[in-house]
Amino acid sequence: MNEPKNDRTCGAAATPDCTPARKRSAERTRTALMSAAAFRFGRYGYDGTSVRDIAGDVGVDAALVYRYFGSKEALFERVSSNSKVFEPLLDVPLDCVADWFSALIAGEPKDVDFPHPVLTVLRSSSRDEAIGRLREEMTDMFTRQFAARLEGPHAEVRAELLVAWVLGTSLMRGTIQTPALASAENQDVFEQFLRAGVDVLISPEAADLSREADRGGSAETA
Amino acid sequence: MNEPKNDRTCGAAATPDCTPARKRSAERTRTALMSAAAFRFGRYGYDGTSVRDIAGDVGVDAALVYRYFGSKEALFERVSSNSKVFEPLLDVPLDCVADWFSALIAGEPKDVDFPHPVLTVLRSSSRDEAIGRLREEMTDMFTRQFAARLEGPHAEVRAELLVAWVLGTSLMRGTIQTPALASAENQDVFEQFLRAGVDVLISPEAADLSREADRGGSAETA
Amino acid sequence: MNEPKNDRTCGAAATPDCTPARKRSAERTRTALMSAAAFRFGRYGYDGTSVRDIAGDVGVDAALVYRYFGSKEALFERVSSNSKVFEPLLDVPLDCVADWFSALIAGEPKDVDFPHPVLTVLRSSSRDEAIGRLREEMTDMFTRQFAARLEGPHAEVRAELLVAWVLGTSLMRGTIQTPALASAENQDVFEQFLRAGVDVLISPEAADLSREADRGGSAETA
Amino acid sequence: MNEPKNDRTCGAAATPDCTPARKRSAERTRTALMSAAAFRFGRYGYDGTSVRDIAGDVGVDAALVYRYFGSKEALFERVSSNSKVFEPLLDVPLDCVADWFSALIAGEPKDVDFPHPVLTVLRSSSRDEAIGRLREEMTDMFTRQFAARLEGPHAEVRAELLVAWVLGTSLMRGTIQTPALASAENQDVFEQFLRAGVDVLISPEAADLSREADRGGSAETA
DNA sequence: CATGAATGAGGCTTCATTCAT
DNA sequence: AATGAATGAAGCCTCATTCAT
Repeated sequence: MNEPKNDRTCGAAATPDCTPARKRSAERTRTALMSAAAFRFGRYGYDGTSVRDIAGDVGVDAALVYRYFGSKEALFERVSSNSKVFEPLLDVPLDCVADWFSALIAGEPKDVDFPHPVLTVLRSSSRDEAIGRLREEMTDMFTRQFAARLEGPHAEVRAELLVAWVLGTSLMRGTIQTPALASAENQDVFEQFLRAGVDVLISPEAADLSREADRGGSAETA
Repeated sequence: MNEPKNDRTCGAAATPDCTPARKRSAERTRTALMSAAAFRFGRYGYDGTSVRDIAGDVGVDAALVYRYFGSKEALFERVSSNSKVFEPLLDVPLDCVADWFSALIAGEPKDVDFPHPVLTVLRSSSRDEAIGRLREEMTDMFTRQFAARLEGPHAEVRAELLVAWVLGTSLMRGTIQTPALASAENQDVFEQFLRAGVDVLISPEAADLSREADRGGSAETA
Repeated sequence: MNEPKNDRTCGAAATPDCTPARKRSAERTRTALMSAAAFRFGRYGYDGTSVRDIAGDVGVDAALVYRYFGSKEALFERVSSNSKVFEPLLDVPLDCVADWFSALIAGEPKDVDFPHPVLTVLRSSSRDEAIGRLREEMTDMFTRQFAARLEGPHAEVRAELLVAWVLGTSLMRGTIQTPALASAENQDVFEQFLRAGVDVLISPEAADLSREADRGGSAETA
Repeated sequence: MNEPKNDRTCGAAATPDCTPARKRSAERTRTALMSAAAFRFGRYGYDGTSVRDIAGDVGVDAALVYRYFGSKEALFERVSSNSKVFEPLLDVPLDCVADWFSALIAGEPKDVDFPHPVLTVLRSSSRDEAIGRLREEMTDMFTRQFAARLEGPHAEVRAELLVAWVLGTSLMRGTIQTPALASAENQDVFEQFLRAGVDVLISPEAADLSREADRGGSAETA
């Protein structure tokens, strides 16, 4: 009589009976709201998303957003600040970083389904604090922690350039969807270039670039 | 009399000076509205900008926006599509491209004064068509025209990656403002890296990267 | 089963003390809700008080208000009509009435703790019926019953003026808190004036006032 | 210049043609909104009045309230603070004060049409500052300025009691409308009593009351 | 050419209230 | 007996937009 469970068992083998069972309906609603919010904020930005939109996606009344999160703003902060997307990077060995980033972006055209927290923030320019939080987060993660692991000079600049590289590629591929990058066919090529670029910035010799690279000089060691 | 923004009528030769000065106020107003709109849309996004804001910047009534442009949406399209920012690139010799991009970004923290068309679109993501227009524009400019000038294989991917690189850097520097890139001190270093990266993607040998770049191999062609 | 109609409140012999203390929590909750409601309605008015506020004060769920009283409106009527504040007056000998009123008001700055029923109604003026009920109550209590005990002409006018006097003083003292009346220092003086005024209206000679009181004549009959 | 008073051409002969003619429609709307607001705030309190109600009374859209006053709160302050009702009192000779007050209240059952600012504040308990402003106003007007004109001791208490008396009577008559006071028949009697009461408090001998009033005597000046 | 008045839709938020447990 | 989830209506306010001058 009371099995409200099999709502959208989207995948397969939805935990036959070992499910935490009684998942209070509230929890489901809360999670669903956050999902919908993450999607809409990421896709349409803070201002372009109405609370009613979010609630509508979940199929509940907009008032629940206030019951569970207090305000639209609070909900936004909830879904836009727990990025942690880059945290695992700290445990990735340096020579696997290229792969890691590559993998991160490779699965990207899911952007449409679930946009980057970074993109969410970029698209929500009315939230000034959000961009501040993002800066803090990235600074701590890359400019500080990750750069500390890089050998050679200018580690901080290199670390940030690396993120810039990844971020830009991600945008072009997932959001703007320029044809060459968005196309699945070029997946291999694209990954190789990405990896190469990342490696250049990570390897200690990269610093040499800055020495030899004078006007117009391209980067070949010759 | 009070010029709100440093309008910077950069095009020169506007109003050959013999014009009765105060006369073509209609045209002046129109232009001023577009300037203000470009700034606000870029800085605060479409949803974060009200027609009254724009009119207020210029010091006229909001109704004028409708007289001149028909609607907020029309005004937005007007100022967000005639970017042409990248057009000059077509005339830049290949071996100066790195410099050109470098210069483009280097002056970047003007972002605050006049934001990237790309950022404008990102920040106005509730306008679905805008992103489409941007894609068309970039595709035409880079994936087609610029890529055609590149030798070697995978020209299109390389062209787009190049833009991604520049775009990402620009965002990190101007919008997110991570410390290493935003700091003026690192200006030189940053430019050298940027140039190096661009050159790698432009030079025909770059394509080789895709061949050699297997696991962990860094990118030095040597 | 549960007729929430049986009031049976302020009398004695409620719960002969042998009750298992924590037991009749239902009844306790009911009473607590009414207390909280009386306070909040009086202090913040009907519109300024939310059902959740009341329930929150008692520490129970807002739904209980509906279980016990049916609606916010019903609860309001419940607590705003059984005032009975003036009932004891009927048993007060005429020559003690001044004292009685004086005492009633003197302890007044308790207004903050528990506001006048009159104030409750004034502050809930969106409830039209409430003011009607108050009028009925006052009419019955003063214009009819109390006036009947007054000798001399114009008893009804005098009775109502007496209440007006007390009511006004109470408001100035407790609610508006003008300095001279609200200050504890003037307590004695204030009480004497109040008593004097009340006596004048009660004493049968008061009626003469209407005869003598033409221009400028002051009121001392003595 | 042109008094924008003749709104509510309730009577007849609405200024045939000598009207200031082109009275900018805005001014009319503004004034009408203030009138409607004064009425509704006074009758139903701040919380019991919706902006739409007010606009509806005037027959315009609610947005105009914001155009002209900025917010509901601002509108409330506008209509609730310009009392000045008591200001003329300062120029009234002492021996006419009774008449003045009498006249003030006598025309009272217009309360329904246009309630006292004092009542407005009393009925809007959610506006804490409003009651503060009222206290300031009354303190200044009565406790300070008016009391200064009274001879004899305890001038401040007497001044405030006088206002209390008037206020209470006004409430009973206009708002609660108890039968004896509200009835037009008793108008004369009521006025005489009122005048008498006022005179008692004004006349210097009034202070003597406190000496003689030993009925139930506490605290006689001894 | 330009303005200010006016509107209606929609956004965020609160609240009384009901349903299911 | 009591709770928490959920709802729909309404409130304040902003905004794009039109109308009349």
